[in-house]
Amino acid sequence: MATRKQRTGRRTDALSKERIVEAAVALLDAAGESGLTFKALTERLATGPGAIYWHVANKGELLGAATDAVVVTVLTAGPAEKAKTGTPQDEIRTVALGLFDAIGDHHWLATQFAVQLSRAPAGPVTPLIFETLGRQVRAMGVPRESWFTTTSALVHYILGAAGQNAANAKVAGTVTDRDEVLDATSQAWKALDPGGYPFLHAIADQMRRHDDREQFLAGIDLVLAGITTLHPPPAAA
Amino acid sequence: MATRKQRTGRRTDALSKERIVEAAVALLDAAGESGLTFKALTERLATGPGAIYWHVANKGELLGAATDAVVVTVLTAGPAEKAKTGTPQDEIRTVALGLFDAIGDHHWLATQFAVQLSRAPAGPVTPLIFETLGRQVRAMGVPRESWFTTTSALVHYILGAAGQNAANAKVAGTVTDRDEVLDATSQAWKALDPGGYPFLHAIADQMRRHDDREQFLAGIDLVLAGITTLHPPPAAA
DNA sequence: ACCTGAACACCGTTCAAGT
DNA sequence: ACCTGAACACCGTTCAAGT
Repeated sequence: MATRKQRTGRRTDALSKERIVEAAVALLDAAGESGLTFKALTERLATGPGAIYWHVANKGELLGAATDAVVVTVLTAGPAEKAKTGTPQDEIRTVALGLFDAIGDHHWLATQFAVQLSRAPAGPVTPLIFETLGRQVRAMGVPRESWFTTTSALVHYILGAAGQNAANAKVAGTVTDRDEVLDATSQAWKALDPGGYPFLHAIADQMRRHDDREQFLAGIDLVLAGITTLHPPPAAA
Repeated sequence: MATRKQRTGRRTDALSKERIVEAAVALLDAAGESGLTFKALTERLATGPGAIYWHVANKGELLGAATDAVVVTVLTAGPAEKAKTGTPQDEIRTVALGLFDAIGDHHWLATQFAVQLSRAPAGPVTPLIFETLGRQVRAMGVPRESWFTTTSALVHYILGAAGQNAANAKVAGTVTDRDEVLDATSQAWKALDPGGYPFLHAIADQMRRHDDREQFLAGIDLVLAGITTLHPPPAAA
């Protein structure tokens, strides 16, 4: 009964690259980059390593595919599709926050971005990010010859800031942890030689009280202000 | 003859954390993060793994110490000490370029920054970078309550951009390679669906011709312009 | 075409034993 | 106090063999 498996398409429990990538993302989310092993993967998928290697060339490709899957979801189904009504600045903020939160949910992305952005000719991630943010840069009235440079600066800030924030978040697992880490760092800065580190002494309290998302957005606004200053929109008299 | 080894200090060939870190940096520079193994390390230092573990807790600490060593050298003996005559903007550019070039010389730094910046209470790297750049932010006339946020944005851009550039450079070993990679990427962008990726089509040529350092500095200037716009110096009437 | 699972080379880390 | 080197658990990857 029900033996015509081929016609109806693949069986639900059949192995496929998608199912492997899905399991990889789950493992990465649960235990970080060191949590993704072929042993954990074969246990979760109830197979042997050979089966996985039939669908995937090696671990690097698997990490790349996991990164692609997460980022593509964030950028296509996510914020970019919503805020179609706002100013270019609003859309940039939304997309940036989407990537920020994605790295917050998947800490392993922080390290992966540095690796993935360099894949030449590259997966879908770099093109998607550049296209999405670049359109808004264009909409801001930046002249054509500065499109690439300006968009690059924006992308670098977003991925740099989001990545470093995620690294911080990884250390602090819970909210309480975060408070403790900030407190410890603040104390450490205050404990440094005041003659050698006057600036750190001056900002130790600001740093302890800061909110990650707020500060990330403040940085976005700073970059946006720079863009507008260097390339004033023609409409503004 | 010459048997009073203790008085004259440690023997030249004695193992020490510094010598281990030095060897680690050499291995990382030569073959990247995967080139640093305890086997390679013991061969280079002519010892066994146990000897290394006497001086270093684990591989993570070793990577951290290697990062600290390189960055501290760049920031203390390097550019920060030279350009003492220029404007704050000039000094920021010099320090930023110093970090940019350091990551260019030691590609493995790109991944390490994401990891190291999160070490709490952290090694000397984060304090040094924040102190060095923060002083210039202060000198630019940024009001006190914005010191931490502004400096953070600057640090995030510098490390983000430098890291992503280094990742690109890793793929392209030689200058010729770089041309080929840029060419391939440019072609790949042009091969995308023009309806879905109009912006990438428009910048494909700019991206092929761009110079890494030039573009990095253009991004710095963009951030500096943002700082000046949001926080105009009191002197400027 | 797709999967199994034993086998291989290599890795970080430990530790009893030496000096 | 510092170093040796065998041993351990684990890792990514391969491949002859199955279906």
